[in-house]
Amino acid sequence: MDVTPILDGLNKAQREAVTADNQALLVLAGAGSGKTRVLVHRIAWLIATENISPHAIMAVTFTNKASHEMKNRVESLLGRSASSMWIGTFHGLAHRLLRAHARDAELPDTFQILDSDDQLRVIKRVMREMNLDDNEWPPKQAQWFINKQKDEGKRPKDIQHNGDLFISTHTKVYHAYQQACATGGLVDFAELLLKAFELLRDNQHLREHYQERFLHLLVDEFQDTNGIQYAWLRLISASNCGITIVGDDDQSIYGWRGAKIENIQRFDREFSDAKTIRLEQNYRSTGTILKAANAVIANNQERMGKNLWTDDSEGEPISLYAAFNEQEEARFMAARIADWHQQGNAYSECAILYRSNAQSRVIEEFLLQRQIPYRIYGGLKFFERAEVKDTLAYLRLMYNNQDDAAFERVVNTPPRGLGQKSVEKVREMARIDQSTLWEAAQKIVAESALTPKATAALSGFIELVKLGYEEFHPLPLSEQIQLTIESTNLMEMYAKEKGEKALARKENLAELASAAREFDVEDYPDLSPMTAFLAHASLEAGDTQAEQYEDCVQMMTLHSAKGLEFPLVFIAGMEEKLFPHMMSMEEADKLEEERRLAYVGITRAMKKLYLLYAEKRRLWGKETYPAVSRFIREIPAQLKEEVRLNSQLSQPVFAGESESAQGANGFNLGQFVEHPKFGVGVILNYEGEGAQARVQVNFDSVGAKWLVLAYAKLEAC
DNA sequence: ACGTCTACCGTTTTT
DNA sequence: CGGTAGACGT
Repeated sequence: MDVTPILDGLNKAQREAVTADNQALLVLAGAGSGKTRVLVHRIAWLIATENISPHAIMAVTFTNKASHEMKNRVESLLGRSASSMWIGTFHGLAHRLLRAHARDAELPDTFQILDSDDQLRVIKRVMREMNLDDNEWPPKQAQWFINKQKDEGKRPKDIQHNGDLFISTHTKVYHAYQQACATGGLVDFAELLLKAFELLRDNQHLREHYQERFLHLLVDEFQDTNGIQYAWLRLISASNCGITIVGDDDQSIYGWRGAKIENIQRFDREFSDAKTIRLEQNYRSTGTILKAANAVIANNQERMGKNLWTDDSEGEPISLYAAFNEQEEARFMAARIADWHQQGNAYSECAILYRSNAQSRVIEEFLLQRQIPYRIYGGLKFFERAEVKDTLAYLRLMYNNQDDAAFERVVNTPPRGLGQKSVEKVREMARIDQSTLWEAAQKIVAESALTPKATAALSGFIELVKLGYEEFHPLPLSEQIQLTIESTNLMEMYAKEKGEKALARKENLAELASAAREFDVEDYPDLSPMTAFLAHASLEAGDTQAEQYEDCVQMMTLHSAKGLEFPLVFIAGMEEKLFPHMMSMEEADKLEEERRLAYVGITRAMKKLYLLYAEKRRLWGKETYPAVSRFIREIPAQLKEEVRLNSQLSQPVFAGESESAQGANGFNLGQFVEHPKFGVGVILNYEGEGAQARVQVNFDSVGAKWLVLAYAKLEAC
């Protein structure tokens, strides 16, 4: 076969990575260096020249988006279907494994997937049954604890509490929660991974089967793998397996969620002939932007080391804008975007990035005012919306009566006269009999154990679900859904709500039926259409609803910007305590993760980057005088320019960075100083000269103060 | 069973 | 300051 198209257009390092014949290959791929390209081309190379069967290849990603993209690109490069390859997310592949071997994994064939929201509900219920006060023991915390344990491969029996009440209590919750999941046939996200790991660990036959099958394992975004994912990969990749991992330690921004960058070093250690290839040529950004990114990330200690470069021109300097406050910050961005659009550029080519979602509000206001269309990423995904989940809960219950989570959700939705105390009776009965809620409900109806009205309502509910299944299940998916929406009166209930929300809800319900119509069962071989659809709904929660067709400005957090690129990028709120965030400033490793986030943000920009900060910001109703983010100060002065024209209130932040431009009084704006009485603060402003010289300092202890330099004993620190 | 009030809380979120 | 979850009152 002619391999030209596979190697064409690749640079030296990329080509080396694609054709490497090492058993273990580590590709350290900088931002915009073509890592997906390498992965896709390597798969094609293995098939076309090494005669590896597609059947023997597994490629793992973190997001559905990435796995779809990989699959499509492999198919178009090879010119044939990639369906015999296992390409998917960690969760998707784990799910596939568990479905194929449900019995071995000790799961019912009908098991359903809990998303985080469902999981929290189950945990709440379990904790209530344990009589744990939810002020003292927040369910969120228990959820976090359970998932953390699972991410580390731990079951309740593996947890040492050493008398620690926090750990021992949460371990009990974990245990009870597992029991609840087992009776309901429910599996949460972390459980998918852990169960899939245990399945292979404890079943030699299966393990060997898959180890023999997969001759090549490729993993994307390896810096984001957690403990259990790493362990799972190790299990599958036996000695004969080639393993390629691609990642960037500088873009690891999910440590707070269990991702372990150390896994990269660990890989290097544990896979003996591992070869490391660095992709450092960047095809995205200007020289200036890359230099800034390199300079910022160079301040991190824990790095494998990498320096991005480009053939591209230097481009424009990075613009800094010191806004008076967050409104003015938003106003400035809106004005710049309007200019940009007027020059014939698309709105969709520019992005506004921020550290936390709360910042989006003000920005939205000003875009709205200027009538600039925008789209905010984040928020509820399609399959996470209440009306959609209600419908799905009915379907889940129809197909799996054991599903207690679904039962709880819809037993009184829409309201049918089953109040808190009636439902509590059902729960109690289930507890006593060690049965599911569904079984308990039937028993209660048979015994007429509730008031006549409530008994009738409960019986009506049971009939509704039973009948729904009997009548609908032979029909096509979308009809089943349509009929469910109608027969349960969900549509009616939401139609009664008022306002724009109700309209959106009705649209979403209609959309759900059409999503089912377009649903491709092929992606889930061997599953019944409904089971496949329900799994799909949990595993791929879908896009955040917005008109993607319209040309609009993209607004999102820095986290969700990873992997994307835009010609024009604004990063708002470049302020200490906001970015780096207050909660991540104390510990060195957290601060380094913030810095990586800054690195991710900067490297999103292709042509032009604006960094903004406000001198005054209202935060939770309180006025604050933040200091300029250290990440701005870490960018060399020659790469940036201050765009504020009127600098009566403030001087350029980097005025003092070269000796000649030292602030008149020996202090620079943004500099930290110490005062004998007020402690540490940051210089906000200064005015006057000689004996009249005054500086405005924002002290951590007492806030902003003007001080006469001649009297105040300020020390630089 | 529904609507109103209040107390609380307030990074980031691939699945 | 603003959103929301749960309590409380009708």
